[in-house]
Amino acid sequence: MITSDYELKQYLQRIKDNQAKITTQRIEILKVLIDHKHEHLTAEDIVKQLNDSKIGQATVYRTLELFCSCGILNKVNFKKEEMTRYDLIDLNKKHFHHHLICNQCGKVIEINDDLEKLEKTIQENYGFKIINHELTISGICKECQNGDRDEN
Amino acid sequence: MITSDYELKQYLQRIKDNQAKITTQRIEILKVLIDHKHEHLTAEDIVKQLNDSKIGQATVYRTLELFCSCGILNKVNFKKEEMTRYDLIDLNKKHFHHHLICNQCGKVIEINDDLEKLEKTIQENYGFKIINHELTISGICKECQNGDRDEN
DNA sequence: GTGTGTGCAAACCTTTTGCAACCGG
DNA sequence: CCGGTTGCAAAAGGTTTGCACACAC
Repeated sequence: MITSDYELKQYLQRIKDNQAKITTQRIEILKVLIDHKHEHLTAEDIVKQLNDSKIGQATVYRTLELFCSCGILNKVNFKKEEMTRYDLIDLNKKHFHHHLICNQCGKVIEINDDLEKLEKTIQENYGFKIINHELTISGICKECQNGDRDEN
Repeated sequence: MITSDYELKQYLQRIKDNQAKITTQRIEILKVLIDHKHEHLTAEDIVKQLNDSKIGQATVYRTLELFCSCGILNKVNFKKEEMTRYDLIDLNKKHFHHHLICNQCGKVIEINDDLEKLEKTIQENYGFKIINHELTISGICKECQNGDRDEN
C-alpha cells in the first residue's frame, strides 16, 4: 500500500539477478514484506495478509525460501518459538540484527546501536536487565574459502 | 560416564529449587547433556544416546522443557535447521554464546573471546569471512521489571 | 499414600512434496 | 513455446498431548 516503487524495484532486480522470474505472487509477497519490515512476520502471517489474493501457502513457503537464497530475506529464530520468522534485508545498508528479548513477556525490541558501545549503554538506554546473550556470526569459514569442501 | 559428581549435583539442586522431583530419567538426561556440553544436541540426539535406558521421547521433550525453565538449559536455533538444539548452561560462569556459522558447509564454530575485541580479531584468528551477524540479548525489559505486565 | 512423572500412541502443527495446469520471458 | 512457477491436497517430520500406570518424597 505505502510500498515505495524504488524499494520494490531494487528487490525485484535481485530476484532477476538470481535467474528467477518475476511473478504476480512474488510481487505480492514482496509488498507484504516491505510494508512490514522489521516486524519479523511468520509464514502464516504472510499467508493471512494475502488471503484475498488466493496465493497458496506452498507458494509462500517456496517464495520465502527463494528470497532467502537471493539474499533479500533472513530467517530469524527466537527461541521458545517453533515457527520461523522472516526479516527483509535493507539493501542500502549493512544489515546487522540486534534484538532484545524479554524473558518474561516475550517482547522483541529491535536496536540499531553500534556493537561496541552496545552492552555498556543498553541498561541505561532501554532499562533492560541483561540475563544472557547469543551472538551468531555467519559468513564463510577458512576451509570453504580455500575450497577444501570435504574438510567440514 | 565421565560426568563429574559435583557438576551433576549442582544441576540437580537447581531442579529441586524449582519444586521438581529428581527421577532416574532426569538424571540420565542430565548426564547426557553434561557429557556433551557445547555440542548443541537435538532432542533426537538425546533420545538416541538414551536408547538403552528405555526413556520415552515424550519424557525427553518434557524434561528438556523443564530444564529450560529451571535455567540450566538454553534453546539454540541455528537458521536453516528445523530442529531445536540445546545447550547446557555452565553454572559457574556467566554464559554467553558466540557462534560462527559457515553459510556454505554449515559448520558451527564456538568461540569464547570477549565481545568487544571479537569483531576486530575474528578474521585473523579464525580466517572467517563475516557476512552477517545476529545478536540476541535476553533479559527482563523495563516494563516487566516494574511489574507493568499488560504493557507488552 | 498422593500427586508428580512416565510411556505409549495418537494428535498436532508447521513445512515440504508430487503432480497437473499455468504463465512469464 | 518451454521451463520455471503455482495450487491443491497429501505427506512428512518434529513436538505435544491424553491417559493409565509407576514412582519420588
